[in-house]
Amino acid sequence: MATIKDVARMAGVSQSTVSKYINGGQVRPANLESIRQAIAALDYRVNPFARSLKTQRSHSVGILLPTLSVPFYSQIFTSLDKVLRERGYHTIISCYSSDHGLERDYFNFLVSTGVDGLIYLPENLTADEFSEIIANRSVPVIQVDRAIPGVCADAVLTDNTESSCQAVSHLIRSGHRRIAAITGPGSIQTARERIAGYLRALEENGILYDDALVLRGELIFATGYQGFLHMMGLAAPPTAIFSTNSDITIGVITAARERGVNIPNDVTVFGYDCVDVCSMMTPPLPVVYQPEQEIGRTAAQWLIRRLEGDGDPPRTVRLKCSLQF
Amino acid sequence: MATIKDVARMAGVSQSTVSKYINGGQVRPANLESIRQAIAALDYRVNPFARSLKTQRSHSVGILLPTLSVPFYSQIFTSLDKVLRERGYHTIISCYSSDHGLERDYFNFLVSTGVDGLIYLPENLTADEFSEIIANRSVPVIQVDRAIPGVCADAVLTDNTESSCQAVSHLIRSGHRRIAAITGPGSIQTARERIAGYLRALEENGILYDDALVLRGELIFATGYQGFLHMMGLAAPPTAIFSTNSDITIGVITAARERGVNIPNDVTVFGYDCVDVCSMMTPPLPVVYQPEQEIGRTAAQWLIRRLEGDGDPPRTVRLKCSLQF
DNA sequence: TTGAAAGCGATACCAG
DNA sequence: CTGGTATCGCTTTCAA
Repeated sequence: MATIKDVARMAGVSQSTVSKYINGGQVRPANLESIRQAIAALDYRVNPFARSLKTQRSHSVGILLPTLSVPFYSQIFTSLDKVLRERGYHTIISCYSSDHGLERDYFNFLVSTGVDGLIYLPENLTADEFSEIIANRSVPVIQVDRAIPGVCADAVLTDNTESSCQAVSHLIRSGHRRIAAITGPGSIQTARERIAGYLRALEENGILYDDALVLRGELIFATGYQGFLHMMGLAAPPTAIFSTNSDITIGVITAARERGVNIPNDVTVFGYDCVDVCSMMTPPLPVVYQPEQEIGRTAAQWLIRRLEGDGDPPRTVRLKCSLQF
Repeated sequence: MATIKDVARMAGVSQSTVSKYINGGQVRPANLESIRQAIAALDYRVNPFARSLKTQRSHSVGILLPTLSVPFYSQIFTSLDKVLRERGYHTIISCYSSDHGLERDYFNFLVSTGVDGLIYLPENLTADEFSEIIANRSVPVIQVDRAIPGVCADAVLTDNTESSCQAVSHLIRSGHRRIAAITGPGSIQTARERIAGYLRALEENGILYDDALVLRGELIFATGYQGFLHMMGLAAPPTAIFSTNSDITIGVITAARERGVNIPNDVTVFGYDCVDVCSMMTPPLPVVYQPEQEIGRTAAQWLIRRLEGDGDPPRTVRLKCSLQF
């Protein structure tokens, strides 16, 4: 592999001049031409490690998220990546599989891998763990979808409470009074907020809260599957289910199909996120749609601003979701 | 940020000793302890750029694929990533959005980013472009799902022809004689092979090939959607459709639903890949299932072997798909 | 504009 | 087992 030194020698100029050429500085036309030729002849390419060692920038950003197998996340990634790439950054992904240990390790890992910044979809990390890893390092972090309480960093979130309230209100307007909710653990912010929206809708409509109708499990298929069976086995089963996550929703649908329970005739389901699957059903399942494109784009833009030196205090935005029928 | 020099000074040993400690060499217990303390006290972390500059290894591998929004790809990625990570590699993803220009650029980019190796799901790159980018560089590449004709590199593929033949044969055994196929462009290897399988099934069963029943479009929703409408508008419409890609299949299903055409009563559809969506339908849509886990795992293992210096001639494997009902 | 030279922070050789 | 030192390839003063 040719180095800048080889190019300089062949072009008959100094390394400095070649470097300036590469980085878009002013170079005398004659030199410019000979350097260009030398680079072509030697098939020279900048050594990224040497450059980063010197500049302390890698032009890479880390993306830390639970998984890419969930369309909601992969859509966010896709949109993130597009914006970042256009600005000359490439992305290093880590998926922590909803494992607290991995989440911490990969966070640590990404930071020590030399990324310039981080886009982070948190789940179980604590503020203390966060600070310890970030300590002393000037790595801007944008939190996405969820924010760790007590952490001082930008956050791009959605209006979970509001849109959940709307979804449940919609069910109520359709005549439902016994509405179940299947959601994730209370440790997850989005799960808490969505349940808060559910509760608010009940309250605003004068419906008494029934503890038996709220199930907190994990954000996975099995929770939806078993949750559905559980709910339908109740003495007084719900007539509608608010399913607050795509995997849960798929679990619910699957259980219903296996038991011969017709959606929406026998029980109505209102889902979250899984637009592709849900819109494919007959009739389409109503869902809360989160604007993945906008989430990704916003997060990327915010990070870029930080990387360009913006030192303003951390901000949080709540992007609006919409109901899709 | 503390450097190895700071650690050495504080621990009262030389840089070399610290380096050896970091990299798991033999160090006298007393030194070992003082180095450990110094590292902790200074919150020292290896500078990855300096290390890579010296060692010429980044412990990163590039993943180049069309998109992560298609579950088939994101599943492969997930499984790849798991294996690579366990072996100490992290992954740098690039999605080229099925754009030939981007495909070349990102390939180039990934190589010049200093990855140790590459896992590549090719689409339109030519063997010449491939060689030019790889020229002189010793970056092992594992091709996945498709292989560029004339390129000398490992390839982890699936048995497209065989499984397509099985799928179509299944339709024939179910009594269908007019079976349409909607597929991708002839420039894409998997599309060619799947059509080859389709043709073989017809031939083996003595069914005359009807040119009007094969549609070559792009591997996208619109092709399936319009393809379906086109097929059903024929004077003699097919009674079954072999849809050779997940996005196409979703397009087909959507079009059918909008037109009130019942699947499978009015027309039978045999899909490819989109197991999650298809198994959610009532009744589940039969599909050819490609073993994403195995594909990803195999590719990762092959790459690791290359990175460890295996210099055997390139190999190709065809993993078996299965029919899912 | 150009070039000489000083690092950036690690690794690895080789002598002790 | 330890330490001095050259080196990886590039960027960046600072003079000229």
